[in-house]
Amino acid sequence: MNKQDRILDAAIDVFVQRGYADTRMDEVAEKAGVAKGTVYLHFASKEALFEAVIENALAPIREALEFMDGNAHQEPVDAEALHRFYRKISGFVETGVPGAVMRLVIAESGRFPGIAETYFKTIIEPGLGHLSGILDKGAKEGTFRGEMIREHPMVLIAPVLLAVLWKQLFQDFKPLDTAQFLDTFADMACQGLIPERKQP
Amino acid sequence: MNKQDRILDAAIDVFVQRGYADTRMDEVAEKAGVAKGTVYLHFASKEALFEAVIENALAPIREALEFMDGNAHQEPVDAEALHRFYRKISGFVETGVPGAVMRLVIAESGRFPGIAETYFKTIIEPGLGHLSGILDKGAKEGTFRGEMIREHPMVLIAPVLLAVLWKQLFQDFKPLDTAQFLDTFADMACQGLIPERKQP
Amino acid sequence: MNKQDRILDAAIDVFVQRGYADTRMDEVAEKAGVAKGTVYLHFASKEALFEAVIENALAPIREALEFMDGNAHQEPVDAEALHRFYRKISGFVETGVPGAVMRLVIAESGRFPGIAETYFKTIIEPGLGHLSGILDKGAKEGTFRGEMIREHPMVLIAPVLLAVLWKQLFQDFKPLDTAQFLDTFADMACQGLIPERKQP
Amino acid sequence: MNKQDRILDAAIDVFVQRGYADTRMDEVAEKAGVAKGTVYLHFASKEALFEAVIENALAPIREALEFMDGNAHQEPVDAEALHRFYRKISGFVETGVPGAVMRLVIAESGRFPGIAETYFKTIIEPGLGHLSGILDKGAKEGTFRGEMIREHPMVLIAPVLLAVLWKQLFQDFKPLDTAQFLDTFADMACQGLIPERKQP
DNA sequence: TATGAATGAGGTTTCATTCAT
DNA sequence: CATGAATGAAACCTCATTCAT
Repeated sequence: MNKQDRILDAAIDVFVQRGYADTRMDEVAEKAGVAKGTVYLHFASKEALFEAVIENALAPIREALEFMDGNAHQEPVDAEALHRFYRKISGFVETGVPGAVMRLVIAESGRFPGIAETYFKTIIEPGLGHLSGILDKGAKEGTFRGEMIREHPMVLIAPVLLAVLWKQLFQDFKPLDTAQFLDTFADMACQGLIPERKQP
Repeated sequence: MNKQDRILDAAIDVFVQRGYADTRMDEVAEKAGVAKGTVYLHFASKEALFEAVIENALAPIREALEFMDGNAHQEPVDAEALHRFYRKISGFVETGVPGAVMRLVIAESGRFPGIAETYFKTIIEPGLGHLSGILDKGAKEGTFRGEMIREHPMVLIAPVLLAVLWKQLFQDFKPLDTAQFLDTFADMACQGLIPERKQP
Repeated sequence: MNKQDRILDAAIDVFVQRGYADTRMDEVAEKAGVAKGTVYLHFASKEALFEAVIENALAPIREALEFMDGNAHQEPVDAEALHRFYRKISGFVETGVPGAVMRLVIAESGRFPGIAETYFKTIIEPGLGHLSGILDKGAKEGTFRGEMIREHPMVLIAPVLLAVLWKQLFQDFKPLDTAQFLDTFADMACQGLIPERKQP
Repeated sequence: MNKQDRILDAAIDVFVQRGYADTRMDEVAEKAGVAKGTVYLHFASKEALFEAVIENALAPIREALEFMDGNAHQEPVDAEALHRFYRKISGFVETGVPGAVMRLVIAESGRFPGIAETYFKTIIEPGLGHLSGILDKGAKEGTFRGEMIREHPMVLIAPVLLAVLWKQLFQDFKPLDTAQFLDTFADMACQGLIPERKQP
């Protein structure tokens, strides 16, 4: 593994653990096994390192997204598909990877407006596109009332966001089982909470 | 307005804008219109000031919650009630108050584990209790399939969380109309996304 | 007791305990039972207060000296008189009063050259005069070889100084019984350490 | 000379001149010819620097002691030996080195109880041991009534202490010739102040 | 390229002193 | 006279960044 990547890997750990301001370049260097000055041979400043770290940390999330996107069109859109969608996400959420990055993005977006934009362009926008595609497909096939939320596809992301942040903040006070939680959401989203539905 | 409150008001602004580490006590003092040393007459340290600020900032949210709790039992639980619930929240979210505080809590919970707990105990736990009460009432009256999400009442908070954070992070890239978004969520939650539902 | 004296009494305690630099005017005021501003009605500054405190603290030592001086001429000068002299001093040393003041003078004489002078003029010079008188009297009466140390009367103060500082610094590591120690010194000074003495 | 020693040398000067509290790290750094931050590369804090300074300053005194200890057993114990003992000390006292350190120890022992202990263990205890050895040797050889002060060997240090502090505090008001003074003390100690001694 | 000792700007905190009440 | 809230200068210490080796 080259030195640049060793530094990036060390840096993401420290930034996630301490936040931007509390991260010392010394600690990054030590964790990467290089001297302090070496970091500056690869990254112009702490700020530049941070931005590179974020860019780098979004890669696995983007890849997970692309992978899901690739598989999307091969299956019908129905309740079962929605459940499968969340089940895949659940596994990824459990790794803790997206949560740590997301918290970092939320925390530092005030100081680095750029990273909110990067996150949006890299993760959110493609993710919404993916969801829109699914919703349209379901609507066309008549298996899914996708038009209902066509303008707000992010409603389907909301429970994921909650799960991710819950694990970061409240897991110690009231544990949340991500898989079960997302399954519940999928049930509710598919069937609705009102028992007697007016027939259209 | 007394000096302590002037300092708290100045501090919340600066903390929200810059985060804990980048907030300089000088700036808080200046914004509050007092000398640097005066802040220390009221708060023992930057850390103590921050904790007081969080405590103080949660008050209006807690009050909003309590207000909603008071009205809750007078009305039937049905689709209309759920929509009204989100409409009230929407107005509050639009003020930007809960979003700023939430971002601060998320950002600094790594450095101050206590504030995640405070937030949980002050806002989340009572909020969940409130929701559970509504779900049970609806279930008993037969107007609401509350048992479906009884174990995960936070599904109903998920869209609020998303709206709050969206405004903080992505509003500039893709604006979100909180009221419409929550309305859409309520529709979906009530009626479900699957057109043909098996009758119970 | 008037307020000025209450402040002086509080101040000597705090100065002795903490030293000049570590003494806070707040603590002096609180210990004196007055408000912080009140101290400044009586003493122009911390420095002025300190000088007044030293002046004030030397009074009892000076009085003890004067008392001894008054009694001095009524008795013959011999070994017994020397032992009585140290016995009186011993009692005073045991009170801890002169030790605390002396340590303060030694400690702060770098910052306040004036207090070394005050101490010299108030305590040392009169003390030496007292001793010189005794030595002369003994020499005249032939009961004391006072001329031997006539030029250096402070040799007789040396053991007192040692005892005083020992109690301040080393009492915890190796206790010193002031009375016995001074008695030993007096024996040595009177009889000498060399067994076979040439007869004069 | 390495940087650590340059800082120590600068620091002892400033600490001696100003005392602990009034010493500014900036001044130490400037005097050592390094930047402020550099001091902290070698000493963790002002307190740590001070302790190192004391430790360092005690070294020459301890060495002087050890040197005297080495020579002690080669010569008989008599009046001449005692005079020689004080003459050696006199030369050392005149350098001003032990006086400055001793004043610092006395001044700051309230704030740093540890340094009184260090001083005791490093200087006083070995010094007393040295003196006890001499006294015992003299007693065994019959040339010295060492048993008289066997329990209080520090009487022989008392005039040294006085000379050291006199130079620090009162030299300007009444100069003291250390060599003559100690010589006088030795005379008195050897021969005694009482002309007619009862024969044992 | 790599190192790590050195730098110095800048932040938190303390506390003597003032002054309106 | 008395108060004590307010002031702001000044001190310790950190850490991003540089540069001689």
